[in-house]
Amino acid sequence: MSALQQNKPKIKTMEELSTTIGISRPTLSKFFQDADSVRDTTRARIEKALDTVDYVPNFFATKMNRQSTRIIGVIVPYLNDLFFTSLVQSIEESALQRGYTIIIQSAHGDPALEARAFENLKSMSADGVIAAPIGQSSSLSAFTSMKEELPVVCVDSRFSDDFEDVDFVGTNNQQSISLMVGYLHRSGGAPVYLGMPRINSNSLEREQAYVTSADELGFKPQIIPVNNTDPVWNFEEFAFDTMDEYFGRGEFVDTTILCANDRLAIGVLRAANRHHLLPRGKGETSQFRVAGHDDHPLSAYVYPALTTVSRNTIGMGEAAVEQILDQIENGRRSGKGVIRTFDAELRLRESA
Amino acid sequence: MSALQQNKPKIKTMEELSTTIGISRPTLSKFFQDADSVRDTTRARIEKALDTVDYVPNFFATKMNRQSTRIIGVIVPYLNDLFFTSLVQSIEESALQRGYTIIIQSAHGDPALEARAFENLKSMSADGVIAAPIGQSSSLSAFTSMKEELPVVCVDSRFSDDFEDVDFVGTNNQQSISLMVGYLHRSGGAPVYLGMPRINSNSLEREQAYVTSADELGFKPQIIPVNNTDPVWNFEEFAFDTMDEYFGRGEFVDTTILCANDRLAIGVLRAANRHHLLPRGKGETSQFRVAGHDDHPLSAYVYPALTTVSRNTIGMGEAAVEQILDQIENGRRSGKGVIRTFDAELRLRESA
DNA sequence: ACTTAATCTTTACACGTGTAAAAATGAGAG
DNA sequence: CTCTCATTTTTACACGTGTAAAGATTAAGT
Repeated sequence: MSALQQNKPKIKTMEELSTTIGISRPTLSKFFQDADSVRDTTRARIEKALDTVDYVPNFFATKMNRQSTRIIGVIVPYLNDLFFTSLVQSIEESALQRGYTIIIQSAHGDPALEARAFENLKSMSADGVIAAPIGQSSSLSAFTSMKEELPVVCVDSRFSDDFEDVDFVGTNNQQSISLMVGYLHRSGGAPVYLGMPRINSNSLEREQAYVTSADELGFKPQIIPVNNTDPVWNFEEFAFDTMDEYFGRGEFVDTTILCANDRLAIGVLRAANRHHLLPRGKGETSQFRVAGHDDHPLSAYVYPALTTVSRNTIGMGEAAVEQILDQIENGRRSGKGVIRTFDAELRLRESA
Repeated sequence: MSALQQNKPKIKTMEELSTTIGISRPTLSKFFQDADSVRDTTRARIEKALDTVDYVPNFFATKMNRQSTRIIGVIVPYLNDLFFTSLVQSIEESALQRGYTIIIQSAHGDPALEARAFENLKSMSADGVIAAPIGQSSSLSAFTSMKEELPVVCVDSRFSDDFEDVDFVGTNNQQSISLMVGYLHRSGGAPVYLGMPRINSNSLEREQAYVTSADELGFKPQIIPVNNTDPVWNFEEFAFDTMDEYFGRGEFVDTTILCANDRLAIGVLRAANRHHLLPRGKGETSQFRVAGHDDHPLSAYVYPALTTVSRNTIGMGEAAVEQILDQIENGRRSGKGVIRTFDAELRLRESA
């Protein structure tokens, strides 16, 4: 179609564009930063001229000599997780709307790469950074050095208790877990708890929330012991391996298992299916139940469909952008960081 | 721990660093580009000095006045898909190894944003671009303009038949589909085919491969008609809705369904579970089977575990980097683009 | 047409690093 | 110790755009 008409002359610099279309370079510079900052007639002239020509301002040159780069760095521990990708997507949409560009950096679960990502964003003089830290093994010194230079908001997981001055956006784990524990307790029996490998603050918070909820409801909390204490990101496999072993020994086969996240729950369901713990035939029933946390995009599609609580991923992304922009535009406040947590909602499906 | 010792003086420019540590700026410049390009004693001096100081070269300034930015742009249609995230991960690892930085751009399924991503990468004068195009609705003119300026490799899906000169790295759909069709045919019955909403070249290729395979094996190909012809990325929901309706009418309830990808298959399994098409009780059997394509990370965890073919995602990522580096370092060849396709392997599980 | 304020053009310097050329220094071989 | 070659320092300009200041032009109101 319009692929034919691609003979537009390529223009490399704004200087060249200036002489070509007869508009001074400073005016062009203003135009590209904010089209509305020039007179209507001028804007029209430039826009008309741009149609006949192939030019984009050099990204690096525009960011170089400038107080604000309008770049927000986003650091995630892992990209192979749909929670983080939808978080990134929400962040990107919000940022784009406010005229900011995001630079995605994945740590690939490696503290050294995470530290490198911090350095990268410093060297880009990003206006701010939204970081979902790896967790306990994160590189503290690199983070400290970054947060001293750049506005930072932590999202999903807190960096460390040492950083009370850093803004945080995340889930109200106390609320979400107690919501689920309450439901499970009154609907069929007190749950035991399967935690995730100790990788970040959610890990600990949810476990504590489970214990607290159990105390409040008056049952004895029971946490399933796990072998692996190393940080692990392959949750499904971890949960499957762990529970496959227990189920094989006949343990936890008629209990309700609350998992720290849906990916664990999916692994548990797999093990449960393998050991025929779930009702199959028409009349069969079972005491065995599983519940998750997060409302993973596939949790409605597994069998049995996973009962879980939904996290407000979109809201968290938006809030993270709001907080970082507040710091960028209104200056960083010292003292305690702002903490914004989002409540979760029950998603009752089949598994519990 | 080492968070205590964070009082390193911040140094902003290489000039400043030069006077501080007593090494000339051009030598520092050489050092930061390639530490081995300076004399051993000098390198040792610099490295020792860098330990006592907080300095990173300005990203933009280093890229500005340079023939090669050592940046590779990566464009994906969507980030909320584990296939693309593992592809990106593989690409990033390969690129990092070769000393390149990747910039991830997601089109969020929107042709306008994809076009914007092309422009962005042009304006960064990336050394090359690895692009997984959205598909039919991609912005042809923006792509054309980009590929005239930058080396480009398409991955996963071809941009359009009009671009024979563009390198391509992808799956050998003919091989993968015929492998699966052959297995299904001899193990239980000829499959019908559920395609994905017409979004990219894989969509069409796999359907054609299915028809070809059917012809070779001597059975009549049957493609399940779908309502939706719009591009859709929520495959599970699409497949569930489609098949839920058919199953409700008693259609396709005892057949083998081959899906164009695992995410569709997961949606089909969900619908099948809802309509009790799968054997549940000990003795039950069923004619109904489902097979997928891609070996999605969760396909081993759904119930029944999905029989599928695995794509060599890591290999594809590596190959894409190899091809783009070949173009970057050895110059772009005119004429026909290199085409590298990867064979798939059967993953026999429970669903077929 | 005249005044005034807004906008544009001209000119110039700035950003932080790459890079080339000539001069100075260092290390190693005889 | 001297010669030689490799490396470093010095000096200078380049990259493409941001931005400030002064003068020129334009648009709007009378």
